[in-house]
Amino acid sequence: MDNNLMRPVPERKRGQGVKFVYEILRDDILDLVLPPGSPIDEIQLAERLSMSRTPIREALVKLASEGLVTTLPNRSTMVSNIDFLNLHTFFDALSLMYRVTTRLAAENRTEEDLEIIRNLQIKFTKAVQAQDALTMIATNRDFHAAIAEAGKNPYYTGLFFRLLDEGRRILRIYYSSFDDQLPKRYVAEHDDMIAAIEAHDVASADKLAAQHADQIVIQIQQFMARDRRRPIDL
Amino acid sequence: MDNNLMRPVPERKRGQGVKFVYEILRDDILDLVLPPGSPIDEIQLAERLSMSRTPIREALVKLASEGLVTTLPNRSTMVSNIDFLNLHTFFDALSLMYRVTTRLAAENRTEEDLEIIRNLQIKFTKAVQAQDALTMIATNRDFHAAIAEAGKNPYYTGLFFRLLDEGRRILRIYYSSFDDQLPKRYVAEHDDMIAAIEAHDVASADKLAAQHADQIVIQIQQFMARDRRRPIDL
DNA sequence: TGTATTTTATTTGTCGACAAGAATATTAGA
DNA sequence: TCTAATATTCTTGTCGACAAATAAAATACA
Repeated sequence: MDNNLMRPVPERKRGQGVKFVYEILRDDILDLVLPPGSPIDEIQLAERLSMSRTPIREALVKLASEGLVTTLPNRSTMVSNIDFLNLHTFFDALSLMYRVTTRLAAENRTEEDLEIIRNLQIKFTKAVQAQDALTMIATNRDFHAAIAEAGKNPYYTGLFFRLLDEGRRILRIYYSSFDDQLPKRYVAEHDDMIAAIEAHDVASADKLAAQHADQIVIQIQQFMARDRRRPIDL
Repeated sequence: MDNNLMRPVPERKRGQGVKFVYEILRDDILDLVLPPGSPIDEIQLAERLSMSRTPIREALVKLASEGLVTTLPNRSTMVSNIDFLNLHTFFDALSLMYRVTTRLAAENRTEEDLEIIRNLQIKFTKAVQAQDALTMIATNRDFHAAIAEAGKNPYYTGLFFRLLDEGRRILRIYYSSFDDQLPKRYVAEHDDMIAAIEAHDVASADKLAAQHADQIVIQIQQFMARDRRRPIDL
């Protein structure tokens, strides 16, 4: 019940309060420091961050409209649960967004976009070599986010980022250790995707993204099958 | 500058304040009672609705995270502009969501879903017969929203509803009167879509939705070409 | 007259306080 | 001892107030 956010409270300028709380809560939710179902006590938070409840409430409204937090009227707000019963809708949307964003990247990428994507692939490769699973997860996310940005459709990036964040929570719950050969395969697939994007090869980008998405979905499902702690919900 | 919301202020129960302001503002924004770029004065709103600024600010945070409102830090918040320069990203996303939601509806629809969809098609048909353009726009939106609901993927419905709302604003700006033959064609296309959804014919549903979306995009573009008041932005 | 600088006014972001609701504890009655 | 009614505590939703930040107005200067 004591989900402390034990962080030093840095100096804050006026007008940064909401953003500040928002980012702290968001990070803690996505990193499962605040696991699904945790109650969020406004007063406690206010005291810990030494600010009033007003900016905290506004941050909570923002988080609620992104689905990360659920507020019951006149009752406490809590970290949103993951709907394991309907995970297939998540996988479906995730796969589609992988494809669409990668297609668009192949159409619209600039040299600067490519540069960013390549750098993130280097970071990802290093994380794989170091067998650092947490960094792998984070960098893989950033890699695909960068591809989506190169596609330059804010409606797609908006949904895709939300899905990637949700995926981060799910992976945090389920991953124990990666199979040794899988991450290396991801590196190769990423390289292929970069090549297709660079060549403006839309069809190939689409196909590679679809395969890559399938691979990731299968992997998450394997994690879930391996770890049967959570029977149905929550 | 005086975008008054002249409405009677009904009795409100505690805990309904934010919702109340949110819905008023949302409706006024989508109906262009508050046109893009309008400044939103918190104090003025607070007086008019006879409540304090706190619930109003929370409603604005919610609207901001849905993209309907833009808040410049330490400066007034205003109704978001429509990005006419990048409308193609809107059309692209809209078409995709038309297809995806209609496909899923063909897969997952229940009898109850079909019932709702058919009733909305009846409403739409009546609006076409009555040549009531505003009701046509609204009912067409509800029709496709109902199809999306039948698909039962909250990630898709979330994005799709946002796109439909944005389309409502654009149509309100540009439509003058519909061509006589076009709405009738829409009625026929809707009927075909219902048949495909009823028959669980995913491929057909997808194809019909794609055609329908193209048709609608072309129509909006024709409205825009016809009405060249707005040269570049805003 | 036009520009730079100071002063004033307005508006935002945050605060502490308070009352309505809900949750919990307490008492009363069987 | 167990259930029902009541009282108490706690939390949320809303309020009015205040200070920082910005915009507008007024003044000084060239």
